[in-house]
Amino acid sequence: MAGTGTSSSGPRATIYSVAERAGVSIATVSRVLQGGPGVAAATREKVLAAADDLGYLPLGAARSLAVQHHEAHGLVLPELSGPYYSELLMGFEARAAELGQSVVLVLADSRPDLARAVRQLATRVDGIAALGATAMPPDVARALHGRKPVVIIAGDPQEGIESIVAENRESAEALTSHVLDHDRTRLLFVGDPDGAPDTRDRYAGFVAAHTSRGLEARDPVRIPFRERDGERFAARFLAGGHEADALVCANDELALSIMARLLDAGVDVPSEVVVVGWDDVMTARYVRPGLTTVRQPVQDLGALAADRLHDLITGCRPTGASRVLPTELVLRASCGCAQTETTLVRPKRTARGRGTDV
Amino acid sequence: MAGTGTSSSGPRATIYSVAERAGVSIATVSRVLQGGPGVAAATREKVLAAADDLGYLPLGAARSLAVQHHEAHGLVLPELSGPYYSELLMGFEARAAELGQSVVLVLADSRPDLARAVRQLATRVDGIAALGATAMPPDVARALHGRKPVVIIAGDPQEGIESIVAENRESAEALTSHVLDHDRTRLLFVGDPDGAPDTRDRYAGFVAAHTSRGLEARDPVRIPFRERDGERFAARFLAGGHEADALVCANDELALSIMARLLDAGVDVPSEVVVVGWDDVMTARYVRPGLTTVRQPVQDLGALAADRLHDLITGCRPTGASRVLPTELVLRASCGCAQTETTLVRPKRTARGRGTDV
DNA sequence: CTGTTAGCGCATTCAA
DNA sequence: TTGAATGCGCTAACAG
Repeated sequence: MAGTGTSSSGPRATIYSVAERAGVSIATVSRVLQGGPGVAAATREKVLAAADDLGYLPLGAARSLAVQHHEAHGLVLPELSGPYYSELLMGFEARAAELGQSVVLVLADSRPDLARAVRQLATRVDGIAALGATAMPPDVARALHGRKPVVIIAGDPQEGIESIVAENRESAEALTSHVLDHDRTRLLFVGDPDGAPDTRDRYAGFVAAHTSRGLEARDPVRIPFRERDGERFAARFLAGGHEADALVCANDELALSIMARLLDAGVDVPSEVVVVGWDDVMTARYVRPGLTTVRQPVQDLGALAADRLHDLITGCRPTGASRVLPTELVLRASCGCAQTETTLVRPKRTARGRGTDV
Repeated sequence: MAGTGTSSSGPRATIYSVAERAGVSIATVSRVLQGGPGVAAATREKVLAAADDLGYLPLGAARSLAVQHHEAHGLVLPELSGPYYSELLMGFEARAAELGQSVVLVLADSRPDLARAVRQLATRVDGIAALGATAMPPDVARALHGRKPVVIIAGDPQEGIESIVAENRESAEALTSHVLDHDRTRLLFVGDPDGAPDTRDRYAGFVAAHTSRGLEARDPVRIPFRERDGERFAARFLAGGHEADALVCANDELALSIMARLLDAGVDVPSEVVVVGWDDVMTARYVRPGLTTVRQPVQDLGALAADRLHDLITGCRPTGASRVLPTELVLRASCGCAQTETTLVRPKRTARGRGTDV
């Protein structure tokens, strides 16, 4: 029954060789292989046997050319260290698979010429999802505009290009409020609001929490958000470079590296300094004190991106708006809450399911 | 100079429309766009202007059909949680990019029918790299055999299919020896040797370390290596289900979750129980005590896979052997070494660069 | 139920 | 230096 895969080499089997071997026409082979109706059972068997026998592997490119679409989604991510992008990718791939689409991945950091890479990508996919402006330069987006669907993830919508984001501002306000409730008075926001829309919105929430209490928020400490950046900041902080009793960090990597340095230096967290982050990475729940942070529905973000891309590809008109996904506060000990205790609080959600405009 | 991208919609620009607009033949357009020689500068400019003007985006499928290859590598991974697969993917993507190849990603866990997914993948790439037997079922591999290059990562070579692995056995022996040097006598290997070749080899090293001292290694505790599995094991361990003064875990996720549970229960690590892992994930250096583990050159593994795949695609004959990449011991405090101290020890390497046969 | 046929858009060979 | 013509392998009418 099963193919013994006779021909290990020889000339590649094509639809013609299969047809010939089965004694039918290529149209019939095509019908059988596409699961088309209206084929006699006996004929079907013959074709299947011939194909299996020849080890026939259809040429995707030929099919794509004929049907006029690639059945593939492109995804452009900055890189893959840390769990954020990986989870996004998982969500994207899973949904794309459900939709019958392949996913072609491009990592911006490994491309000296991103614009070229994205153009090249556009050549072999039906649509592209990209993470923020980092992964999709505005000029490239403009060039693609109108001829290839594009979805921006965690970034601002550009000229009618849709975007999908997690709620940031309200949860940042809730988180900041929570820290203020722990009787902290000198909060410092660590991260660059100009670096990414996410960070910008988080800082906005940070400011809003202060304002609503008649307090004035301090300027942010503008640093990138990798581990080493946190370490450098911690060094300055320990040297007295900044005065603060609470550090609201733009992400967990930053928060964790800073917290580790402080603890190593004998500064207690949270009693002396509160440290909170963003993303709820695995490490956040393993360190002591546990890191208070905000959890985003990252996989959903990816899945939704694949979904919207598919919608656009299959003809839906772009809305030019943003979908906003709700986030959750994750309270652990680093903010001053009871040790070990983990509480989840879901902030009032801005939008659900259908999302809202910007 | 730059294209104003006039046509936002209209019929897609093809090589024909570009040719027409530039007043040349499609052959000339093709030459210009492929950077071919023998084109007058003036002509080149005309073509470029026309293409840019029309917002011309070549159809990859048509090119692939004409040149008879996809210029894409397929990669099949189980999933992407944890840093291992992500790093592998980064290494793979980066090298593939250097080689001018796109990468099409398939995550096995999101595919109800893996065999189908892989066959489908084979349809649109020039070769496939897959992580172990998990991601490449032997029967599918067999079906592909001879008609599409395949490279197995971190798995056993199958019937002449090449594989690329990290050194496991010797470092496992070194690690186990190190634990024994800390005067431990009741070591337990936690992980299923039958689950993956990596784990099998690590257990083999575990056994070897015992044997060489005239000791007898105990049977492994056969459990999967996710966090929850570690937690379940820890519960059993705390209930007295296993007697041991050292736990050699198949990976860091397992080790970390177990260590956390033990510490929470008041069991001291390392004085009462030593815990060591594998992979050197980020968390390993943040927890206290720091986790002693083994670091693999995961990105290199991915890059090498892309390399070999490219070699095979461009005509090199498969060797049917394994490349073995060296690993490093990372000594921290969980094994009983001085707190905070981090030492790197590189075991005698089995192979380097060229790799060795199996 | 099955076969014939005409493209799909590009690269490339052969002439000019 | 350029153009005309051919074919890559497959799908999808349209006939029969």
